[in-house]
Amino acid sequence: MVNKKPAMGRQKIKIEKIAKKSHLQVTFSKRRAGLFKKASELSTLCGVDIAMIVFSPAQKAFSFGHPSVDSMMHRFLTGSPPPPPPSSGLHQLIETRRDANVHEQNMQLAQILNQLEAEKKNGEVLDQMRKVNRSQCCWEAPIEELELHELEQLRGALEELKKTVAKQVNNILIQSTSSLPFLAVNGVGEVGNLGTKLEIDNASAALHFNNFAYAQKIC
Amino acid sequence: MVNKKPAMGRQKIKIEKIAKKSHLQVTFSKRRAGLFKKASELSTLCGVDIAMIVFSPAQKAFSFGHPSVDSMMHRFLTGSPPPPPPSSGLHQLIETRRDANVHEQNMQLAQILNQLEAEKKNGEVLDQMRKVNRSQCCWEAPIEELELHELEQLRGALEELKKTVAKQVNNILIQSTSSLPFLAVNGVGEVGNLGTKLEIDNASAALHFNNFAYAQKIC
DNA sequence: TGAGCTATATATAAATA
DNA sequence: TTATTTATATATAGCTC
Repeated sequence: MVNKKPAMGRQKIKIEKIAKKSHLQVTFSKRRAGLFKKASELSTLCGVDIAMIVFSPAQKAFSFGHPSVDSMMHRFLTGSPPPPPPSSGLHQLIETRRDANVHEQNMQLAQILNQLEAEKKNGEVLDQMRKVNRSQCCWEAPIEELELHELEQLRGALEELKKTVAKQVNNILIQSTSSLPFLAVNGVGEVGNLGTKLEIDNASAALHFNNFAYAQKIC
Repeated sequence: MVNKKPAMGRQKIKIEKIAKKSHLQVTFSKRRAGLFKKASELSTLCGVDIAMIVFSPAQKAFSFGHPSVDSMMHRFLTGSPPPPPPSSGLHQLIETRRDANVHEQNMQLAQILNQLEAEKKNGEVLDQMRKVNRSQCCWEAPIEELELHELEQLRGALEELKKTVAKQVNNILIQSTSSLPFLAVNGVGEVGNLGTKLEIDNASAALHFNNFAYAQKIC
């Protein structure tokens, strides 16, 4: 109930790096939340897929993803069974290992390997990875000598792989998310334990989501 | 100067899928632009890296990326010369070819090759690509047989490559962009011509930015 | 498709708890 | 750090061109 109100209300600011660190941190948190909310809304309103990664000033990674949401979200909330056999990708194994301790890693590894089993059955991802790899072997050669044809081939293979992975990640994400279609995962930072920053309570969802986050980060 | 103003001004809407298709398209365009702007601001204000992909209702992909911008933006605006020899990546060649016609392709190819010359000199990207490629050869082997060590190695190589490419793209983007540090590129959709959707007037910037866009798409 | 316009809905900068 | 509260800066829904 203090009566001094020197400069209340939103002030205009210049879009340039914020100098004061504490201030920057606050702004980052608020705007990141706002950005994720906007993304969520766009995704919902237009029924489109969105994926994004934001690295905090402390180098932690926050990711948001929203595949063809509504139908799947509804299906999940109503408890309907997922039509296609869900399988996850490979990337999260690689990425997830970064911050996890050894035990966690083993747990994750076991989990991933199980998922790989299912994947191998359908074979889609592995096949595509091999295809990509074959194409990428071109990179060993001097770039100047690459045939346009080879480049086209490489691009196609990568694009195909990307689509498949994204699709699968999406499936799983939707199946695992309980409330808001966005969440934060930490992954890339030098410190931090996997899971401590999760804003969802389903570890599996985090793991899978991390997969997609990783998919973007490696490039 | 018509005098009928039945329902001017912003109306409140429910966050749910928009039924009317034309309406949805408009909302998508506006909100996508807004989202990118917000991302750009967050990136600038907090000096953080952001990457995001948005698929349009027609399945076109719009991507936004922003590595450590501020310092470079400032450097660009103040006209200071870029410290490291700017060079572009390789990906845009691959991606760019998609929609361009043959002539455009040749132009781009020539341009890229010139850039590759500079790159070869510094060698950074090529070396890293080769490193990644070496690691990725692991993919040929059954995933189950991969050593954790190898996975770690692969991840590291990819991450390193990503950073380098992103950095270089930033350099060039910043140097080429005149106003807003964001723009839209079309890339993944089945149709569309490269360039028709660019929201900047500098073809070079578009090309380079496309590089980063591609970097996100291939995963 | 975009590109404005207007009037409102929202996001948020600062101060504060 | 996280949550409120204000007062304002922005984003945008619905229209028109």
